[in-house]
Amino acid sequence: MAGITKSKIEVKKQHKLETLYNKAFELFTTKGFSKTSISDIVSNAGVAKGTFYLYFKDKYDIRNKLIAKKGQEICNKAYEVVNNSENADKLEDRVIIFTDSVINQFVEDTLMLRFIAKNLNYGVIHQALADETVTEAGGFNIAKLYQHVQETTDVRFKSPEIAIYMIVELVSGTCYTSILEEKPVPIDELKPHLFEAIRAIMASQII
Amino acid sequence: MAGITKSKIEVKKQHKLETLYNKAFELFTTKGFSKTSISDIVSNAGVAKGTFYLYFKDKYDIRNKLIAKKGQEICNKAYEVVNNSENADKLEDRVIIFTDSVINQFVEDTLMLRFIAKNLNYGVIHQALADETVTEAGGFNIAKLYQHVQETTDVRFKSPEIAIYMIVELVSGTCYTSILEEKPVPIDELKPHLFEAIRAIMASQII
Amino acid sequence: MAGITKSKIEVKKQHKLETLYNKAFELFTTKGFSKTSISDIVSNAGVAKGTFYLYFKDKYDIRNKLIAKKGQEICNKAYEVVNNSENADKLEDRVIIFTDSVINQFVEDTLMLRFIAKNLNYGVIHQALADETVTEAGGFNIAKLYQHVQETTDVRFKSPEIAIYMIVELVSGTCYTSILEEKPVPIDELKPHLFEAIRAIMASQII
Amino acid sequence: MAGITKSKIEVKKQHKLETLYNKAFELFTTKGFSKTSISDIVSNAGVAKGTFYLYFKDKYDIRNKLIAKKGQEICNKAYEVVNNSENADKLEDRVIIFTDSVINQFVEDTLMLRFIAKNLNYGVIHQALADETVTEAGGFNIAKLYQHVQETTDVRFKSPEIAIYMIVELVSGTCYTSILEEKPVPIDELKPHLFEAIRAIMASQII
DNA sequence: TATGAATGAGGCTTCATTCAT
DNA sequence: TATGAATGAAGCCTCATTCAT
Repeated sequence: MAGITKSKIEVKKQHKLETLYNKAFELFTTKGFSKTSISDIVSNAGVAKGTFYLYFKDKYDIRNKLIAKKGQEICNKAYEVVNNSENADKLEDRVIIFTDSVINQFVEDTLMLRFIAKNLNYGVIHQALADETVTEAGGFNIAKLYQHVQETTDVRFKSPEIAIYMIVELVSGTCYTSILEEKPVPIDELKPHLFEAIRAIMASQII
Repeated sequence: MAGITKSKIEVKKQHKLETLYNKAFELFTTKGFSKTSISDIVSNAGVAKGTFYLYFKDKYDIRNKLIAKKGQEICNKAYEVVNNSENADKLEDRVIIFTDSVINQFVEDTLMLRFIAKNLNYGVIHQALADETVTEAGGFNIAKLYQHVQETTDVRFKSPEIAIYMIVELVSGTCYTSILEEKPVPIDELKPHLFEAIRAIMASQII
Repeated sequence: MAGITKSKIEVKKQHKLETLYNKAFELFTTKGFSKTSISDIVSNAGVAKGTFYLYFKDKYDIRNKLIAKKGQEICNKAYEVVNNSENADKLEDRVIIFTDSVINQFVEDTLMLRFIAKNLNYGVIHQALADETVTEAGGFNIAKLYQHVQETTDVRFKSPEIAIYMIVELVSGTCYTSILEEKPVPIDELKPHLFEAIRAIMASQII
Repeated sequence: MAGITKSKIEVKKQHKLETLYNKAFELFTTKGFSKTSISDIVSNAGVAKGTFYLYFKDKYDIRNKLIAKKGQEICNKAYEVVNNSENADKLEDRVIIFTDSVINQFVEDTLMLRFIAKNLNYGVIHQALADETVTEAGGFNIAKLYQHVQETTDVRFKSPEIAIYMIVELVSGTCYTSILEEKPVPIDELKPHLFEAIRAIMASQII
């Protein structure tokens, strides 16, 4: 029982940590990473400067952990949408639905898009989605994705990892400017082209 | 004749400017942008601090102008390669050859890749390729590209701008990690998949 | 008892603050405000640069607080002199005695005069004498002065505030050059004329 | 004849000088003295940096000369007003009229007031009104004033210089805040008190 | 654990002044 | 005379990090 009940101190610690995460995210997205100082974060979070260093190594540390957390949340939601979709039998459709959900989330929260995209690259994602201190048990992760792709379909890809990789980069690259600056076209106009391109890429990668 | 000969002072100015550009590029690519200070730049360039501010507004200014210059150089080279290719009649082939040349240049100069990619987005490119103070007359530019696409082929795209945009983002996004970290696969392994994907995207966008 | 004893750290802070005030005053009065840098102040005070910014917003901040502190000290002393005077029944006499004390203090400390006068104006005085972080409890302040004038005399002025204002400006304006440069006449020669003028002004303002 | 006709070059020089004066005054009054740089002045005046140093020793030099010029202009106007007044037989009346004119000019041009007052003191005035390079022949000057006071009136002052001095300081000190900040009262409300005070001072100084 | 005062290196920028042209 | 490119000292301020409490 003792193992389950959290001590008051433990709860307080958790709360401090959460507040630090939340305020840091708020500041990174509004002021930008390089213009946010640790002073800003702790004063907003209502803790002392030294306390920050009890939880994080430095500013880069909290940023990377935030990317992992937020990226995970987004993927979890998109994953759920896919699983709740009715007409999602074929793999292509599932990918499109997943992508669409991610895009929609970014459209709803452009600050998040700005934050994630500016700091995103394959390395960070992989590292993030593997970091067990920030990802939730049971949630989405890349290993599961690969496995799922293999299991749920008869189709065989030359290299599913490369296919996914190319799709991820295509989507993240094109959507950033389209959502934030409506260039070269607004996201709604881009979507059909993009989805067609995704289908084309997938088709080209089938054995 | 007098009109052609540059005054001694003009020559000196030009030389200072070039040195600043070169040293800044060197430092940005080796130390990274945010860790390079203006002090670093000027001490390397052998000029006084104040001199920097005669030529540039601040660090961001010289960075953006560098991106424009270097991006232009890369495109010019790739463009030349395309024009010198023999079996480059079809548009898809020309695009593939252009892309291949750009990738090869980045493979040769990963520092450049790191610098360009970290700072690249659609807005910066467009702005950069339009800035007449840094681009060379007669060189490659986006307007020419669109025109060329229209003129040299019977094929009609639904939206050539979107097609190009998607290809640029796909290529820049995937190649960055592939070249620098060989993930998810080394660039040579990625290339065939990538070129196939490009052909697929183009095909999907044909009317 | 515990409430009275200051913690070691609090004592240290107070000491640092005092040292900053003292050294800044020393430098402002000897080198002049605009020629005194924050570097000067902190190196004289023996603290780090950043420490200055823990206590003051900038150079103007410490100057204004110094004016308030020093002005307060001067007024407190003059006020005391008035209250200890025997033949000071009539308001005019009290004002003359007060003024005389202020002038004498400036004669004794011309650096102070130079500092105060250069930076003095009605707005700063009022603000300064209202700033509770620098004025001492129980000391002189303008509200008290007005009240005192009303209470202690049968004489009624058309507008006591304007009367006081005119006297303050007359005294501060004339004494500055007289004390520092003995122009148009030395202060001792000016005094009788000045006191007569003050009496005349007061008389002219009686209802 | 050659002595009278100004050469083209001479005219150009004069023009440059005037432009420098005008632009410096404009900047000093709008941006403030310490925030105006020589770069500002010359770029506004359309001359090269080096040219400034052909005419002035430094920023303080041009400031002092400007005070003299502008102060002179103000006094000349006020002097003219006095001489054109009909009911200005008595000395007190003449002084009041003169003062009133000066105040009115400042009310019309508060930038000028700010500039003059911030930089004014007895020393500067005397020096300025004595500097023949900036004051116009035939205009107002202090020597004339003293002489005038002696000649035009039967009244004898104990010390006319001290009387004038006190009046000048009283007026300049009180009007500054009154005009600019309407404190302690707006200038129109202050005026009657002030004029009464002036009359009182003058009366108190009569032998 | 938690605090927050203190540090001081280091960043950016301005500007009076000089001097070769 | 007139120019304006170049200088570099000097100013202000920020901030990650430490450590005594």
